[in-house]
Amino acid sequence: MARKSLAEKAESRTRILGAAAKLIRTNGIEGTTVAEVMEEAGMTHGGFYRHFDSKEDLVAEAISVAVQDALNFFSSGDSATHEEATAYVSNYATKEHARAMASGCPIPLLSAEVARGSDAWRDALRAGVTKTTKKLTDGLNLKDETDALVLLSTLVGGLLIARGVGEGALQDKLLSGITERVQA
Amino acid sequence: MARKSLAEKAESRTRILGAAAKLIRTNGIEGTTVAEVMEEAGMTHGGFYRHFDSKEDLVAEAISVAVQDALNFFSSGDSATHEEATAYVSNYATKEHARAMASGCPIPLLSAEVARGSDAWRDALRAGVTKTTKKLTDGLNLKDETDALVLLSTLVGGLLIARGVGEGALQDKLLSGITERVQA
DNA sequence: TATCTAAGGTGATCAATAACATCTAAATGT
DNA sequence: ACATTTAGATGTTATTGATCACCTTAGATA
Repeated sequence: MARKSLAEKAESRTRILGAAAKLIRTNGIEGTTVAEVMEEAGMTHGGFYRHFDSKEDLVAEAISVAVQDALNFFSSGDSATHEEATAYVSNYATKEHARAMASGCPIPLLSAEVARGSDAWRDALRAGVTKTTKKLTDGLNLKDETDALVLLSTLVGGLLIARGVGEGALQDKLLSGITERVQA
Repeated sequence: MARKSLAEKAESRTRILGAAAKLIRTNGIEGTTVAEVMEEAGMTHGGFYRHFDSKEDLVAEAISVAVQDALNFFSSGDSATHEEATAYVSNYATKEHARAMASGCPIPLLSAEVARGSDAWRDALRAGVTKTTKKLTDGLNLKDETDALVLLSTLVGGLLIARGVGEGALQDKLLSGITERVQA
């Protein structure tokens, strides 16, 4: 229909990115269509290409949005408080997080598809991993970033497997085991 | 063409499953088409439905094949030797494994899609996780299966993130960190 | 053993859905 | 005011999982 003002266009773009960041985590990247994203953003799919050159470009930016969304758990800046970091760890391997795909950590949800995707996707994910590692190293007073990478690997792998095996006794044992034995 | 014997049909089915187990790990479940699987198996895609009711059924069995493939690293039976288990762990978080998608461990490759898939998919994956956990608990003399689940989570998460961030300094630090600090 | 039935595999096709291109009308800025 | 720009609607093409008629023959039956 009609043309929108510049401010409205920026809002549209933000809505598209928010919808994409939510949908790719819920249904996967390949499982998300441009039409779905646009409908979730309140538009028809034809207008999409006024905002992004391709689905691949959208996904690259949406990964960054999802990553930033996860990092908003921490106060802004490069470091993190001890409380934030311990809360991040103890909230990670939980049933609530396992169920919350739309707003969950993008690393376990997207890494496999990102590995097969474009360089831009991996760049966006790498930025998130690097920032999270810094937050954990700082907030938990770890001896180096490698310790933070190993810790993050345990959390990510635990959540991934928990979702993959589905709800039940094994998932319960896994999630409680991670939470209980990882907290340094 | 002509009708095949029962033995030939069984071979065809095995070829289809082998092709599917390879392709879903390489390109993901959604990224794999029935036609591709059949071509890889040396047939046309029309004949697929003489063997399986649907792609979903194929994938459920292909996950089991991939899982069994990974478990063939261990000697048959329920337990594992110490050598097998330590070799499994020290070979897991390596660049070679990170690159070998077609024959790699299905857990980091498929869990995210399986989590969104059918119960049968999760059943197949859960069986693999359970068996691997038993092998590790036994072979490494861990104090309980929870320890094995946490170890497996670290390996799986590390490999997943390594692939997601792509080759480079961060991947190197991550893979070497996992290998070096995980070996109990 | 002769016959009939049922089944494996092919290739064409279907309906649904994907990504992407084009078109139209309205808002912008000189 | 008016030419330009462009958001969003409409159309087009390609691909997907699945079904089809058909040809051939393996395997059960009498």
